[in-house]
Amino acid sequence: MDTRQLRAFLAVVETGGISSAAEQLGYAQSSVSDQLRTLERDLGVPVLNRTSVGTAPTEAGQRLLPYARRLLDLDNEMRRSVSGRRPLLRIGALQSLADEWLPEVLTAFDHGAAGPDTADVTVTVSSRGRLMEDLNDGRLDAVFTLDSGPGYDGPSAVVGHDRVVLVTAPSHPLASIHPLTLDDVKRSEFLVTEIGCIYRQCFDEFGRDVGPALRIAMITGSLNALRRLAVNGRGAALLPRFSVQAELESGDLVMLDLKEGPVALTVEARWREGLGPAEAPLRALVELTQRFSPASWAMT
Amino acid sequence: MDTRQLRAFLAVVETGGISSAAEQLGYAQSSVSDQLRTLERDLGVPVLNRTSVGTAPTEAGQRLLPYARRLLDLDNEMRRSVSGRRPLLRIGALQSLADEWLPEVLTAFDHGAAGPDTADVTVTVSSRGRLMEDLNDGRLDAVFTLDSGPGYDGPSAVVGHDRVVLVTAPSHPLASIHPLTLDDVKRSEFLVTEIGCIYRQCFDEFGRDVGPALRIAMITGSLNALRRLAVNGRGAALLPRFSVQAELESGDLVMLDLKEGPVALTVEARWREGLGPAEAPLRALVELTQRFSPASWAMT
DNA sequence: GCCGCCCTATCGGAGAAACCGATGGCATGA
DNA sequence: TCATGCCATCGGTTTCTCCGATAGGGCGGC
Repeated sequence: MDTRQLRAFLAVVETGGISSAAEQLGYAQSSVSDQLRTLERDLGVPVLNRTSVGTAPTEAGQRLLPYARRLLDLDNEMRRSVSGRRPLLRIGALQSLADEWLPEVLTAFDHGAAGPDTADVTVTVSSRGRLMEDLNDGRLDAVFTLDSGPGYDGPSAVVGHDRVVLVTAPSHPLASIHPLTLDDVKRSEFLVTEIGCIYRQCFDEFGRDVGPALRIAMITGSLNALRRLAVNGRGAALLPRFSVQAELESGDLVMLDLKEGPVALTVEARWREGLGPAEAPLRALVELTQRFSPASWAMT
Repeated sequence: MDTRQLRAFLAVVETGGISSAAEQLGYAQSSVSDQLRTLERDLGVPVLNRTSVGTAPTEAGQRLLPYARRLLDLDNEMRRSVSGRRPLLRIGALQSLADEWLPEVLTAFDHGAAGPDTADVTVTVSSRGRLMEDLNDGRLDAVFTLDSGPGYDGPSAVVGHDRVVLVTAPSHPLASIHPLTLDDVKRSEFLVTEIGCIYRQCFDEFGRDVGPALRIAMITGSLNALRRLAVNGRGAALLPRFSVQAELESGDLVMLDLKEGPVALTVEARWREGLGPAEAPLRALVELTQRFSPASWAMT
């Protein structure tokens, strides 16, 4: 049994075909076909249903899938351990967390704040759905998400709390209204993120509460761009407080004086079982994240 | 990476040499030497210290060792799962437990008393020390031992209690003395197991309590032989009650009326973490063993 | 119905790798 | 000093791997 065959099998399942798998792996199509034949001969069972339109795993192939992933994972881990390198911790996070909060935590982690339990860390930025998928399939060891809801029965820990706040530039008309009412808000224009983003969902909920008429001034996929637009007075934005902490302190943005609207957020770490040598570093990292929850994270 | 190379490495470590490993694996010595060279080239690190008297793993090789075992285990498990067979549960037990108690439990287990969580079971009979070694090295998934003491931090469960009792044939002179005193016992002859057996340890402790002069009539490695000798009136024997339950009920043996001597025994199940698909069957089996503790197991 | 398209299997050959037996070097112990 | 046991290396044979080219087979468009 050779890991090449398992890699070939995984590539076929992921890309949906032998030709595409061969391209991804840098082999000729006939070679991957050979490898799969060898694998099936070795296992004694067909693992792929070939059709003229593509290839999908058989029932046996679906049973093979998690084992193939675990074996390749274990192979990587073995190489790391044998050559004396630190274990690898593959974490994933939402864009906002990866941009605004993880850097400091990871810097501290790298500088030994976690004690002897250190590791090489990779960060993958993705949507909540893909993060959970990657975690379940073993492509990630741990993820940091917001309000991830149910549907996960692995180990997890609450890392901190935050809330969504309504901010504008201090020069914005809304900023000088005290107290602010929902009617005032309706007359303003908003900066929002793309559909699918968790803060867009917050905005949509907020809109449902306020009324159907919220006006959108601009849509952008980048939280950072959105924040800078807000600083420049282009509209109001509904953002997690931790991502605008610096601007609130420097006065570039102000929180609007509105009672309604703030949505609570829970930052949660979720990880796989059976991490092996990466488990201790992960636990240290999670503790570090809990220590790094800024004071503002406490619900006020 | 090929499993052959890992197998070769393991064989070398276990047999202490490349030549002996080659013999065990059915290869020529030069082939195993080649395989190891390939493995080390692949890993980028020497994993074996070769000397003219033998071969031992380097530091990197010691790190490799558990990974090699886990990978080969996972490979086997994968083949089972893919080909649709039931998971394999490799259990170990002391001779007495394997002879007198496990058969009924395993029969019930095989007949579906464990519900859907079934498995193919192998039973390895060995000494307590070797059982623990095999469990730690991943050669066994679970072991059943008596009073195994400390030194194990994995999951475990108490399966039952028993005690060591002093038995003879009903025709034996000691059987008709009521109440029996230690002085009477000293004048008799004993049937004992070999040194290293846990019941021999019980006997030696009993001897220390009674005095230095206990006479040994016969030493045998087989608990079964020893029991039959006792039935035939060849002496007294110190045996776990569960192993002579049938003879006590049929009247072929009697418990001596002695207050001193009985030693409490705890039957404990210990198993590995991360059993994978064999975990559910094992838990079912452990529950079954607890149900199968006969009434006599309760300390009386 | 027919043709092109995309997918996969198969074939023959070149190169690489696995395996073997034989040989030689090296340390150990007699 | 020699015999012994262990391992590495070498040359040759067999096997495997990979490739390009070719062929079969379903699917959609014409």
